[in-house]
Amino acid sequence: MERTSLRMMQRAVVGVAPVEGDATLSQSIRRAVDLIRRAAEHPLSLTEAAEVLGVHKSTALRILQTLESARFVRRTGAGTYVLGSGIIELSELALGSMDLRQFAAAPLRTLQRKTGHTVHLAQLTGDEIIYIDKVDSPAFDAVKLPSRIGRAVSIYASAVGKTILAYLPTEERDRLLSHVVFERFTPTTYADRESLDAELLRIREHGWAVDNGEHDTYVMCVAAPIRDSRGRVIAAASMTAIEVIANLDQLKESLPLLLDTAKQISGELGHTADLG
Amino acid sequence: MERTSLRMMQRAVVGVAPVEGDATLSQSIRRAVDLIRRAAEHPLSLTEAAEVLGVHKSTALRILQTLESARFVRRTGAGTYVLGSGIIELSELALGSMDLRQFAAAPLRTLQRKTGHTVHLAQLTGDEIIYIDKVDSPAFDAVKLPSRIGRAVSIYASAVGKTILAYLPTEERDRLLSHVVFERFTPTTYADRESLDAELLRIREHGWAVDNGEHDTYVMCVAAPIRDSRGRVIAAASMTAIEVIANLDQLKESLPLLLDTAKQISGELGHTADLG
DNA sequence: TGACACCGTTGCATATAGCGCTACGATCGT
DNA sequence: ACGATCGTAGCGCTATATGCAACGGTGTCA
Repeated sequence: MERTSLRMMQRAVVGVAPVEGDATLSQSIRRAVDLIRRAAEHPLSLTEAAEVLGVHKSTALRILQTLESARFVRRTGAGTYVLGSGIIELSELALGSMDLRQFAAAPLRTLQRKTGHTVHLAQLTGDEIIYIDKVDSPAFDAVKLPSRIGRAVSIYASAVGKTILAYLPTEERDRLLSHVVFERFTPTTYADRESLDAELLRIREHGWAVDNGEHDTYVMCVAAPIRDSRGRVIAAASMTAIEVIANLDQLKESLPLLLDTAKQISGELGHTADLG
Repeated sequence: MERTSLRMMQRAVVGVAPVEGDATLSQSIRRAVDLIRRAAEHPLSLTEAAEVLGVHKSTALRILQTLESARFVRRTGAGTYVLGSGIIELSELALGSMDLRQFAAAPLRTLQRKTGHTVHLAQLTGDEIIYIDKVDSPAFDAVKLPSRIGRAVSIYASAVGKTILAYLPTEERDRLLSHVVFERFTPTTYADRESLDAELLRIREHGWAVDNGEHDTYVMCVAAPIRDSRGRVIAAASMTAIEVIANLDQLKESLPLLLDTAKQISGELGHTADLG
């Protein structure tokens, strides 16, 4: 009993929400995941790790040692733990095996160079839209976009999300959106199913999508669909601008290049462009 | 007892070496790591996962569910498990926060474009040399180099490894090499401490290193050191050629560009090049 | 220089968390 | 329609992960 009470007490004190607390999940693995996440953010001392988890130091030590043996974390000279190369290696392995990413890499970089905008590639992966590549604009390294490879992006409040959604088979779209709880991030967000459906219709008519600051007021995007060999839209490429750099009209000037790029990538994937 | 015997039996049958079997390490975390690794290689069914670990299906299920809740793995429509975006996200977080990588990105890409060779950036991280960036040559996408971002590279049988080793403080170099068991990968490998020391001396004299097929017969490299603001060599940049594409002499023609690039990156890191 | 405080590490006894088992439901292929 | 295979849920047992106490090392302040 003392273990439980100590654990609960300390967890309450720390007040951090770790991985969701389903009872059927494995405790030690959840703790390990928590520590990996923390270590990815900033170097973690053993004592700190124990406090974060609300466990005894020896417990945290064993977890960290296990993770270290897998190279998921690494001990620095100062004795703190940081993310290890094992994670990075796995990630590269996964990204490298994505055909889409390989085919798209060169065209996306060309697009970036020609337009100067930050370019993204996003893919429907399971129930999420994930950025799988990103080419930064060298123009504004100071202003950091919140996007990151591997991160999920809003399915209804982003140009890439809406693009993929627009071309999805109806039942698949319904299934995805049934999970969704709509949230009005900004005044321009399509925050209910009806207005979103109308927007998706517009996207299908045009063949491209716009994000007019629908998730973050100052972030504008245009996106175009990418099709596989069977003609199905499986991904989307986008150009992003932060308001101060380029407004939406400027982005639209580069739209033909974006559409060309998307078509080119689709071609690499074996899509014969007959259907338009 | 039945549990143990079942486990040992099946593990023996599978014959795969998982994370080292130190008794003080956490069993379930080790199992989780194993499953992550497997899932990264190819989609994993539940039954397969259980077989791989040598545990009951329900056990494997609980582990996979926990990993899924952390988005370390993801369920595909077919019910199999593959690597999830959580891993990729973590990796990007770690790589993105490396100053060296950010400063080096543009110069390395310029170098690649000018020379056409595949370019690598490697860093001493803990006791390992890790690739932290790579710019592929568009010339040979068929011939795949074994290198990957995040993967450790031989410390004594690679151009980047030898370069970093050459400029390390003596006691640090001794410490690193004391762990090493030399192995003669190819006829050109420096497979003992004496010949390696002589090679390191040559590297310091020239200011750059060569890998003349010392790990893989057909892989040639040249590398140059990168220094931080205190003048210490913390990383190395290299150009790689596969024999059929460019031989070592061709690589050396581009050497001035490589040295320039390395110097430029060092400059970005705050190194004042007075000392040469 | 001593004494205190803090950190990481080890060994051990304990009970909890993770395990295998059984049984059920679903899906598939014959 | 049937068997076979797969994934899932619940349950009781114990192996496993845990907290604890004690130790050694390293600073830090008086």
